[in-house]
Amino acid sequence: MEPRRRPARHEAVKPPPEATHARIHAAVARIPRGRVATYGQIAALAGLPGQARLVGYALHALPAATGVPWQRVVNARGEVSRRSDPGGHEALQRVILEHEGVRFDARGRIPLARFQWRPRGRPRRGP
DNA sequence: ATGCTGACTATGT
DNA sequence: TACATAGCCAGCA
Repeated sequence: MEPRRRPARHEAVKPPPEATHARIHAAVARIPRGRVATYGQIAALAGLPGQARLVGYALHALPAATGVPWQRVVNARGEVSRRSDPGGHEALQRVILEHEGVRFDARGRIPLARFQWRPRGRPRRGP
């Protein structure tokens, strides 16, 4: 481990990006197998409401083999988002998800009504 | 410092 | 349902 540089007094007033990424990774890590969550959902869970794009950034910056289930994050339409990076594992994402039991419809989208993870999945007793 | 881009989303046509 | 726009913020030229 490399010793971490302590921020000078005039900087680091706001939470470092690293912490933001860590929060996002932690939120993604909570998604159970066989379920998916949207970028916006993860942002809110990480305490960054409305910052869905940052989730995409954090995952893009995520090194491989970290154990974070990045493949379980999809966009609000239930589809695997397009990468700008040609080497993106966009196709792999779908393969992994299907292997985990997530199903895609004919349009290549995941029925969120059925596969979206619901942290609050409280058992409601009908009205 | 400024301007653009991007693994996004909500809203309006 | 599909497309266009505005809002959001971090990274990079």
